[in-house]
Amino acid sequence: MGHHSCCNQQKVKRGLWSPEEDEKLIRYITTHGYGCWSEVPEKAGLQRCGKSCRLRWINYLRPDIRRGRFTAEEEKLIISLHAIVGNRWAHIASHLPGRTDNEIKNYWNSWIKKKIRKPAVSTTSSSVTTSSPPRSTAASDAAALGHLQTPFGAAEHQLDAIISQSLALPPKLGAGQADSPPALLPPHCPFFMFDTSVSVSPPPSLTSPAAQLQLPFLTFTAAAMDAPGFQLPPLVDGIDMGMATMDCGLGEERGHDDHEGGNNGQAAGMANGGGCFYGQQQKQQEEEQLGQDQWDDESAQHLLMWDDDQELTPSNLEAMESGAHSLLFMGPNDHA
DNA sequence: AAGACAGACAACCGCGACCGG
DNA sequence: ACCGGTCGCGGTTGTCTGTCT
Repeated sequence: MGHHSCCNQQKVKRGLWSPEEDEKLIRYITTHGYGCWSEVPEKAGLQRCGKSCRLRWINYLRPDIRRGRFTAEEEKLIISLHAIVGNRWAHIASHLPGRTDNEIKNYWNSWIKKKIRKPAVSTTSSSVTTSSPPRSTAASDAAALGHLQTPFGAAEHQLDAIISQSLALPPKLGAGQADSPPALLPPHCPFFMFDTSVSVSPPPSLTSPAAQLQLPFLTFTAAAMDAPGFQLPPLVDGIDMGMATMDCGLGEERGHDDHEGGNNGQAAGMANGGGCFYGQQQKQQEEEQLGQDQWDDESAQHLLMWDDDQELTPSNLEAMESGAHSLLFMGPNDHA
């Protein structure tokens, strides 16, 4: 039931592949190729459906498969790519030679679970912890994380450029280092990942029960950003988190990190999971049009940002939350 | 030593896209 | 334009294995 037409025949074996089956498939593919997968099982003498053969070949038997643990570079790349394209594993896999979408998907899912299993916030900030949404299953958490990922289909064609440039950014993207911009990012190119294991205390203005009730996540993140000494925890071991804003789409870049409190993350915020990319000039134009307080405008629905001069208040957050499709992230930013 | 548990990995399932008739 | 077959993708489940109690 529910099988594909190619799998409807009787005697179709399922489950794990035996070494003999593997050998048959390898022998057939290497001598004949796999023009039509639906014909492969019969011609190869396998009692499998073509789909199963294809999967087995692509995910396991292919000669160029690269097995073993993911390297730190691969991890960084996966994280960056996932933040850009979301759960498009095949697309991500296409940028990691020898890795399969299935492998990356499995890796990501287990990695997500690992991260989520960490307590959301330390016991020292129980008010924030209790304000977080209930965490029940890894699946729902992954879905919640997915919600934070910005749909980025429009920029997909720019992926290669983004990767090659962003991952090659220098460790710090200071204000004076505007010579390696990810200039191909579109005008609206928010990017953000976070780790809820950060341990911070929220500012008093955000710890009221009402604010927590209404803005659990934003309250938390904003509080995290505001905390003295705040530093995004690494999403990948050994890789510092960082943030950056920069012009994109207009060819002019202003990059900065070093949020107050010593966020000394690497500028490739997109490489290590903390960051925001936003077209600065367009942002200014929008602010002129909208006014500083109107964050729920349609044009801001996919923005995730912190702001140079916008004070973080519950009302701001409320407006942001109501208008955000992806995620908004904002707070006073006092870099130069 | 044995059972419970969690993580890693393999495989399946359903759906949508594509293509040729 | 429609339809059926095929393929590719992403989500989900199943299984194995290592670790902990």
